[in-house]
Amino acid sequence: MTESEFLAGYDPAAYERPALAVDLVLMGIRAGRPAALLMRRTQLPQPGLWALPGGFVGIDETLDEAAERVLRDKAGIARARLEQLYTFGAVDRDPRMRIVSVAYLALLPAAAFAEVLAGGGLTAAVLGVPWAGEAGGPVSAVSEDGAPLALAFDHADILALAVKRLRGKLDYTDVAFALLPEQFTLRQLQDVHEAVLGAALNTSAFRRRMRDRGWIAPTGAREAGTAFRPAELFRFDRSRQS
Amino acid sequence: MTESEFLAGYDPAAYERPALAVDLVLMGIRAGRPAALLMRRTQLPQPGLWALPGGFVGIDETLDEAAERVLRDKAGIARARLEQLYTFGAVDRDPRMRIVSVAYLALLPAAAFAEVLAGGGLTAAVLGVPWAGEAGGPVSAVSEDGAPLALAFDHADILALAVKRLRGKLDYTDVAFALLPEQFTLRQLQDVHEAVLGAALNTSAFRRRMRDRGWIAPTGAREAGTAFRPAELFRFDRSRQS
DNA sequence: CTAATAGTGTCTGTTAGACAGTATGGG
DNA sequence: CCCATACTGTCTAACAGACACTATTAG
Repeated sequence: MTESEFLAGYDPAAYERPALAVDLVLMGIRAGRPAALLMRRTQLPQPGLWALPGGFVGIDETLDEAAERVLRDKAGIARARLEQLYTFGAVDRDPRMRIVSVAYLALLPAAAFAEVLAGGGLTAAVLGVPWAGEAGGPVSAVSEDGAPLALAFDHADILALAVKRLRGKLDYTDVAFALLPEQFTLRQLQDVHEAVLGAALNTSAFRRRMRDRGWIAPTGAREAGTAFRPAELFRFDRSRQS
Repeated sequence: MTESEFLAGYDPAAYERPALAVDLVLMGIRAGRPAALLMRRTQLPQPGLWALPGGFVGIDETLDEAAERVLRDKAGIARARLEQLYTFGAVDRDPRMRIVSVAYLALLPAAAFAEVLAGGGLTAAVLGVPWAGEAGGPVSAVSEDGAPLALAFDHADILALAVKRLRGKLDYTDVAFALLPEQFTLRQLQDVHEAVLGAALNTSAFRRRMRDRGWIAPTGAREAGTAFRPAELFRFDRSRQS
């Protein structure tokens, strides 16, 4: 029996299979707090609740490709930093049928986040995450005008994990730079760190640490249009990162 | 249209679905190096190559339950520390059909690892992971008598990620204790850290750090049967961890 | 000049590495 | 007594927090 004969005789439909989907946490910083983009469900099940943009995984599509497709089709974004978060597989997480979902985290700079928001379709949810010792407790989602947003399915768990992962990776990976424009000031970088951590940082220690690490390079340019001393602009120097 | 009417009309077979499996990295420390338990494939495809124990996810089973079932049925272990690693979804990762696999990491103390090994069925693969700046490069699997083990499918990637994840979590979570017996000496704890990191650690700094952290409690007992000064035995104090 | 924020210098406390030195079991 | 390993004390370098200080822009 050759390998191709074996494959011809293999029955791929022998067992009932769970459906497989991806769900995306499109994350950015809004007004000093972490925020995610949600869709309001219009159809059953759970109409009126707020859900992460997602979609089923095609049979000829990798998981990463499915996530990129959702990013393109539901948010209109051509490219973003995408990272697999975790796979959620509770049996009753979706009342329609058994759906296992691979959650992805997408990080958007403020301008890209605002652009998606302006396109309609998606709504910004400001995420409240009690400190809870860096572990990140249950998440609360609130619209920008302060109204609480009730989350569909197990999407509150997914959002909580996204914030937790972001916090954990903030200090030893380049995630913060994915939330910033190409050029940024050290103050903006610190603001991103403070928003994600939900805590204030020591300015001089932060600056010292960031400069010593060697991940950022001065551009030589400075901020424009400030009413006070303009800050130096830096860019992320990918070549020197780990 | 009520929610139950909607569900009745939903067609769960509208699209072709990938199959969903779990694969387990059963990890322990053997002779000062990280090791995993592998099965030799006897059937097509890829007969003779070495694979992680795995199985398909049942339609009424969570991912964690599927992993526990594989642990029980293929390794004969009732319980172990199990943690989801990552989900692998390349389109051609298995030549039989499209299979997406959720990889799990199981941590076994030396005694449990040896017991599974004695039961036959599974073989120990000593993992060689070049340092590569903590990121963990490609992994090499070698049997305990030194013969290289060729890995099936994308299982080399899964093993590499397992070692990388273990390294990353070693210092700020309790993973090291899952690889040790109930009672252990500080030397044994340091040996586990050194095996996982593949690097020597400073003894006095290590002991100071472990004791200051407060995660371990002295049992009052000491090692027996040594030809020299017996070391103090500790246990992991879960109540004081984070 | 003032207001406001950018950015630096320096003191101090905490923690890690190095390494010599002491403690304690068996023989 | 010796050997081997467990364990401790202490010096030093690296680094983080605190905070006062200087720099630079607009008006």
